[in-house]
Amino acid sequence: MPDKTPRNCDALAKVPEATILRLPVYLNRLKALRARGVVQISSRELAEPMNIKAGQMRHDFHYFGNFSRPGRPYEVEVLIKRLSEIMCLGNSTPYVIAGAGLLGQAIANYSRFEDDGFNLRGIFDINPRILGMTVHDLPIRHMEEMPAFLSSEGIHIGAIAVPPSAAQDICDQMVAGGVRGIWNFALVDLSAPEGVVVQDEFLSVGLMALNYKVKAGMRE
Amino acid sequence: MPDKTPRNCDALAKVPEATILRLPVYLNRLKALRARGVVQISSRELAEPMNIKAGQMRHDFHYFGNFSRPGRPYEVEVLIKRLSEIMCLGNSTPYVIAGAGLLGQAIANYSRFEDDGFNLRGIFDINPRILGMTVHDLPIRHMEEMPAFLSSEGIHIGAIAVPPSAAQDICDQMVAGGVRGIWNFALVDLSAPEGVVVQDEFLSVGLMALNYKVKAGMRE
DNA sequence: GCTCACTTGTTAGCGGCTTAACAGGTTCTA
DNA sequence: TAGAACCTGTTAAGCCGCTAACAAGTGAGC
Repeated sequence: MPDKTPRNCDALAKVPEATILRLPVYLNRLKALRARGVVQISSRELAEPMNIKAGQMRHDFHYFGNFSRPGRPYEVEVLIKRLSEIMCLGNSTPYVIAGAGLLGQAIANYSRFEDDGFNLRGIFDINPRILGMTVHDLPIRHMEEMPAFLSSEGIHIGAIAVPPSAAQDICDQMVAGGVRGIWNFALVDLSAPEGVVVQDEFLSVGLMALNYKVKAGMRE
Repeated sequence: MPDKTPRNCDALAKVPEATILRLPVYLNRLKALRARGVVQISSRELAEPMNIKAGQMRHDFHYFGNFSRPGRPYEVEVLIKRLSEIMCLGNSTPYVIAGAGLLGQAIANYSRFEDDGFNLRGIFDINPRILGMTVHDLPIRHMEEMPAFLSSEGIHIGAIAVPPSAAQDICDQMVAGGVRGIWNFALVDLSAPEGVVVQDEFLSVGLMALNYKVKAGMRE
């Protein structure tokens, strides 16, 4: 049995989607705790305020291994480092935004992404009135420049914050520019070639689900 | 056996969370199809472009019943009506936004929510420079006015788009004002009393998960 | 040095979601 | 009218993820 614990973001075929979505949540909370000066923490103290069972978190960690030694509590700094490794956040990851409307600008100025290792390199639009204006220290460029920009800068991640009608076209252009992962805020189902990951961020889904739960809860 | 099919947003104890999150997705696509003039559609044509198995969608519908008659394809209009009923989107649902920064304004101006039956009633902030300015035809009010506003208008849903450090306080104020559902964009784990639903919308989770999948895919 | 209270790592069992298959109904064509 | 090609509603099987329990390790107090 050579080495059963996958260390980094290598392979690890069988890590459940649900776990992958929890890792960033752990990381966020750990950073908040570090900012408060917390050095050590038990799995229960870490997990339960997030409404996650301590055992489940330990189980999640167990897919990767090397988080602590048995018997000892976790060290906040070690966990942050380990999770960052696992999620490949070590080296700054460049990305761009298509669409410089309110949503695009909100994303661009959400500084938290930079603390997490992402680096906004460009923002694109087609509205001639705002071209050249500055968002987050970057000029708004014309969408036509995007594919060449992407390939010359070697960027693999792009956010789509344009109206639904334009989204598929932007998606195609991003793929042509070499993008491998698309963060999609437009309310359409994009079709992308095999190997390109599309992460939908449909805000209205969250709002409707919330509404459903509230209304359902009020009937009980 | 009295009536095994739950009709509206009544009770329906056993509808899985995963199903609840898919219903809005179906609804969005159906509205897009209606806009294109589609009247009838089969489960396969409806589901597969969303990367959802047709059988699963029929199974989701089956929790509620009365979507079509066996043998016949679905009628787009009927499905929209039925899903809207189930999700209690019939009567316009009022809500407010706390935080009039870029993100708050982006949410306020995202007109899609109104098509889905939500009605923005107020937006609040503490920054004196922007108080009184108009966002989406509404004046930015001071946060102090919020609790009274909520209860006098009978509002049960509030979005939090303020910095993490202020979020818990805003959450408490919303609860005091009678809010039953909180749409939380601030990257902290809010604690709310039993009966209040908190729907987290942590954007960085999506970005990190996307990055993970891209990096993991590039190693294979 | 010993015990106790605490911790994490690990594995097995259970429950719930997804999947697939089938039964029953409709429509169209010949 | 009979048959074929669809379609949805429904049920059962399979699988994946969650839960819980346990083993093993640590450190404090005495």
